[in-house]
Amino acid sequence: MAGTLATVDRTAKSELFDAFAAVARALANGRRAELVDVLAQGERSVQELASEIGQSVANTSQHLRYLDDAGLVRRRRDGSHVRYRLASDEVERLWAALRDVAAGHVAGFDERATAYLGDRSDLEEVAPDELAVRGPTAQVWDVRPAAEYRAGHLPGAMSVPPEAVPERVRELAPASEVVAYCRGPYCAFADEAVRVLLAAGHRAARLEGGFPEWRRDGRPVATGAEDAA
Amino acid sequence: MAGTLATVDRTAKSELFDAFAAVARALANGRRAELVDVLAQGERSVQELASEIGQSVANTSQHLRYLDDAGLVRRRRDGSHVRYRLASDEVERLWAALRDVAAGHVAGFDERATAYLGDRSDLEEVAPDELAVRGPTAQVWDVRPAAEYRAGHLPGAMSVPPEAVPERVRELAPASEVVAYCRGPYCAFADEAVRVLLAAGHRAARLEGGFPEWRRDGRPVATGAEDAA
DNA sequence: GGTTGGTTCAAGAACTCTGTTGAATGCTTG
DNA sequence: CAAGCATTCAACAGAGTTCTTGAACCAACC
Repeated sequence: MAGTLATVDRTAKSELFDAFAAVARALANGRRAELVDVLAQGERSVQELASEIGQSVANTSQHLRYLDDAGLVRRRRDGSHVRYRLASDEVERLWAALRDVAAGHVAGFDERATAYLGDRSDLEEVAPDELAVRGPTAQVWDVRPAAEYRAGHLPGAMSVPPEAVPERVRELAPASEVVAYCRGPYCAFADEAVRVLLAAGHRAARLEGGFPEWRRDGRPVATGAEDAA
Repeated sequence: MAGTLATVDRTAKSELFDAFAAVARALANGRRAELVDVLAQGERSVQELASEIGQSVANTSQHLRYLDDAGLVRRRRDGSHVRYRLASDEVERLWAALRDVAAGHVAGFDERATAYLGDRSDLEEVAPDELAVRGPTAQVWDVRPAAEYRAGHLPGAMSVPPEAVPERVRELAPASEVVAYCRGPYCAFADEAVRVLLAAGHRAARLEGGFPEWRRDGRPVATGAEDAA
């Protein structure tokens, strides 16, 4: 029960707000933030996640446990692997809200973003709604690891994992047109692909946002292996 | 610049995601979460905030500095006081997203909410859109400290600070109808007021959400002292 | 049933966070 | 310009976090 109106029940209030803080604490580590960013693409095993965030498997497992304790992820046994995924769309929305605040308010954020992503001012961006217009002429490249493509991708997009980009660019007909996307607004894969494409004389742009944003906005999604040739 | 596609620039990526984590860390403490909840109502001085969260002024000042460093609040000198406010609406949205995730995913959350707020299943809730329908017959009570009412309230609402509730209930005509609201979904003031009103034989309900949610949805807002008699 | 490989646990060192206390700072007002 | 008051700073003890290392667990497969 609540206390009287004037003298609020401090202990109960503290415990309730500690519960809010527990969720924030789960995201209060850069490596765990990276994990959430990857898991927003779909389910992954501990090993894959460890290599994504550049940490040992033991440490990654520990971080995943932390996320699990806070309720942000779910685990599932799959053969000899354990696969983790985000607990819900709400977690994805929280992650997006967190990025927005960081981008708007953290001192030195833009410098750090540029240090990682390079200067984006010279890269063209395509809004999701414009994509239909470009559809007839442009190819759509999903520049994420193949596992993430299989877990879900834009209908008609072809899987071009980061390491395959140079080769695929070489195979391209001269003066082709490509729209590339990857994990989200702070993912470097699509940027790099666009730069390589431009350098090779093609027309290339980056999709605004990434796959999770596309899906969150209720747009169509395909799953499984390659669906375009 | 980003590294090559296959070997991502670990350091730059770490630093970028550490920036996201820095925002989460600012909210990763129950007392700071309480501060954000109060500041979502409007500007407050350090002293007021200290008494709201039941902490010493020195400790509160330290927490506010932490929030300021992360860019979540802004400070302003006002006479001999320093007043803090949230840095932007984005911070409010982040706070809302955090509450949603906690409510959906933190183990034991419902128990903690009930421990603080009491059992809500017997309390009637009024959606913002329904309020217009009740308008003609029901009074609307703003059950927050007077300072928060002055900083912004529902047009036509009267200020009934928590400590004034028993007295105001006594003054009420028999079988009156009241809709009460306060800071948000996890604020106890309106619940308590509704319980006191019901016990006194009146008809009473709680507004869904609180003042920040009302304003966030673009509904009309009034400021300053009492505007209804 | 033993082996393999993926995952988790345990312990520890370095570091960070939290609340306390008391002093220092700095604005305002007479 | 001195007094008064609101706020911040500094230092500290206790607690929590992070990454490492090596061992333990445990499902799956021969």
